This record gives sequence, C-alpha cells and structure tokens, in this order.
Amino acid sequence: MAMRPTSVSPRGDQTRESLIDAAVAVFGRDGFRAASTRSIADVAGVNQALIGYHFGGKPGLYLAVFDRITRRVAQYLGPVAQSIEQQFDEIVASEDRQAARCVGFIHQLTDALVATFSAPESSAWARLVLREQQDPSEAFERLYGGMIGGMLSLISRLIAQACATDPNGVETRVMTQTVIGQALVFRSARATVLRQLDWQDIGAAEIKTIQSVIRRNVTAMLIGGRS
Amino acid sequence: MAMRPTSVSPRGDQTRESLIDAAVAVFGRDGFRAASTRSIADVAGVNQALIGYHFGGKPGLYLAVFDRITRRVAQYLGPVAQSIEQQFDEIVASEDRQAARCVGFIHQLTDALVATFSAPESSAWARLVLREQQDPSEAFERLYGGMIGGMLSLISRLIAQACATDPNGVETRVMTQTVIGQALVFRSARATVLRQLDWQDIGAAEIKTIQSVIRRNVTAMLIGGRS
DNA sequence: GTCTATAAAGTGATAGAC
DNA sequence: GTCTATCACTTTATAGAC
Repeated sequence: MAMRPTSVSPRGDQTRESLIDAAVAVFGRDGFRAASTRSIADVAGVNQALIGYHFGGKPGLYLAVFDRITRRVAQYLGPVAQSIEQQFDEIVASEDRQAARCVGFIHQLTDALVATFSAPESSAWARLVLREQQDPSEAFERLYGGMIGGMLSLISRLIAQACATDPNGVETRVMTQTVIGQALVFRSARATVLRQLDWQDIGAAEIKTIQSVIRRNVTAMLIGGRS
Repeated sequence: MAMRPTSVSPRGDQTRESLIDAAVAVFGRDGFRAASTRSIADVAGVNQALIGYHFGGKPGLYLAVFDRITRRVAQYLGPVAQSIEQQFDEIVASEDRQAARCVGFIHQLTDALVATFSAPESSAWARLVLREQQDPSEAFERLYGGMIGGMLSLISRLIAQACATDPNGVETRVMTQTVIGQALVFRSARATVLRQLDWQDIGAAEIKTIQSVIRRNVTAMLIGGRS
C-alpha cells in the first residue's frame, strides 16, 4: 500500500491541499461511502489516481480531512482556551473560589463555540463531525484527542470551581454537556433553528443574540440559584 | 412512474412494512446516496425490484421512512404534549401567571425529549434527522410539520408564560432552542458524551441523571435569577 | 404481488507511459 | 508527480415471466 511520500515537493503539496479541501466538501455533502473519489478529484481539479498516490486510498484521505478540521477548529478555540487555562491555574492556586470570574471564562468559551459553529466553513465540518458522533471511526479519535477532550475538561473544571463540586463527578460532567449543547444546537438542528426564528442565515447579529442568551442561561445555572 | 398501489393487500402491506423498517436502518447507517436498494431489500428479506413497485423508487422509500419516524416520535411525545397543551389553555384563560406550573410542564417535556432521544430506535432516527437538519430536503418538511414545529411552539409559549415575555420574540425563541439543545446534545454528540462520562450506553440510570440536571438548569434559567 | 435477468452507468484501485 | 486506460465490481431501474 502506497503511503504519503516523504519528500516535500511544492507541486505535490499543492495537490494534497487541493484534494483535502475538496474532500472536506464532498465527504461532508455525501458521506464517506457515497462520496466518489472521482468527484473529489474533479472538485480539486486533479487526477483521480493521485488520491491513491498521496493518501494511499479513500480512507487515508478521509483521515487527512479530520486532521485538517481539528487543526482549523483549534485555530478558532485554541487562543481563548489557552488564555483561560493560564488564568485558571492562578485561581486554583489562590484561596478564593472566584466563582464569578470562572463563569466569565465560561462565557468566553460559549461565545467562542457559538462563533465557531456559525462560521461558514463549519457547515461542511459539522456534517462530518456529526456523522462521527453517531458512528465513531478512527477519525473520531483524532477529533477527541485533538480538541474536544481538552475543551470538555476545561469547562468541567471551570464549572466545578464555580459551584464547588467535583470536576470529575457525573453531575458536573453532565452539566458541561448541557452548557455545550446550548451552543451546539444552533448547528446540529440548523434547519429547525432557521425555520423557527425565520432567519435566512446565522450571521453576526444572530450570533450576538445567541451568545447573550446563553451567557444569561449559564450565569443562572451556575450562580443564580445557589451559594 | 409507478405509485404506491391503492389496493390494500395483506401480503403487500407486510412487504411495505419490512422495507420501511429496513430502510430506516440502512439509510440511517449509510445516508441516502450510499444506501443501496439491494442491501435494503436484503435486510427486509424481499426482492429488490419491489422497492420500485411499492414506493416508485429509492426517493419514495426515503420519504416513507420520514413519515414513519414522525409517527413514531409522535407516539412518544404526543400524549405528554397534548396533556400540557390542554392544561396550558386553562392557565392562559386564568389571571394568574403560574410560572412554577409552566416550568413544571417544561420539565415534563425535557424529560420526554431526553427519554425519546435515548431510546434505542432513536439511534437510526438521529442519523437521518441530523442529516436533514444540515441539508434539508422534502423529508424535512414532513418532520417539521409533523412534530418539531408543534413542540417548539409549545415550549416557547410555556417559557413566555413563565417569564412574562413575548412568545414570538427572538429571545424567547432562542431560549427555546437552548432548552432543547440541552437534551439534544446527548444524542447529537453521543460519542463525545459516552467518552467523557465513561458510559457504555445511555440507559435508565443515565437518563435519570441527565433529566435531573436539565430540570435544575431549566428552573434556574426561568425562575432562578428573576421575578 | 413477486420474481429473474439484464441494461446502462458508476465505483475504487492500479498498471504503466511520461 | 501526474497522467490515461482499464479491470472487476456494484449501482438503480425496468422488462417480462409467473
């Protein structure tokens, strides 16, 4: 089985990039099995046989697509997450719980999630990721290890700190999912959202509204009814 | 183009049922395009040519699948929704806002949503519905008109009543989505949920935990931080 | 109402020229 | 690194026997 060539030729690099770009769109639209290597090659403007040469075959290209998605999503969320991670270390080291500050960090993260999921490129990603969520393959490992896992861990620790609960407890983790779910639904149930709200698209104005409602919800959930 | 026969033969009925059952599973697993009529017929234990005879072709069978899903989900959620709808009419007619009672109704609905999405049959449905949400076709109309629209409307009115807001206002509708999103995420991000919580499955015990957390969240969101 | 058989088109992989 | 050509297989739809 042919593997990705080790030499770094500018021409070949360009071909690989074009193929991955095209594969994100076509795999997203048609799914792994229905997507044909011919249509991917056509969209990429390269020869069909080059998929075998550069990625070893259709499955290899599919995995390369998820590495691409992971890297791109990390570009959106990474800076915010890292900044919070750093400040969170100081909070844990201090004696004060600083619940309000933790909630503020969660607000930053839900804002970023809503913005990321609403980005135009996210449309193709979502189809791929949602499929993997229902029926995880090797590609899901790359997603979880590359981005999702770290994000879940960070939000769980912030919630635990804000509510003085166990970050590894079941309730904290379930609560983490409900926080993310509030942002995720605007992508996963997109057709329903557009229809119910009579929106043509989720643009800058709509994103602001969503972010503001989720901020309010999160605040109420975490420091509204207690301590 | 052959249409569904008008005569009602027991033998043909059985064939149609088998084909729809099989189609839910195979379309769910492979998507519309990748699913082959041959594999559907094999799973159903009938001849491939009968898909053309009974449904006019592959697209006709696909639509029949969504009618089936709509009817089944309505069996889960319909009774709860109707009971609440009835009592809600009385609340609107009365002078008291009865916010706590409205929140109780929403709890019943989120409980039902979590239970429905976690049902084993929901696994195949979800793949189909999530695809339509990203890329709606004629099948989405049947879903929205048959079930989703009514559920959204009911929750929006309950939220508006509980919070004294406009049921048709953007904020109320966005809030409705965030409520549903908390239940939906346990299906739409299933692989992530199972992994983060180290669950093998979402069974009766897990459902109880999820329902309880969402109930608490909804209460905080709607009557925790205000009035 | 169900079957077999088949036509016409599309699939992924790959050998081999350049 | 890229191309053309082709193999072996699968796809949907349908004609026609029963």
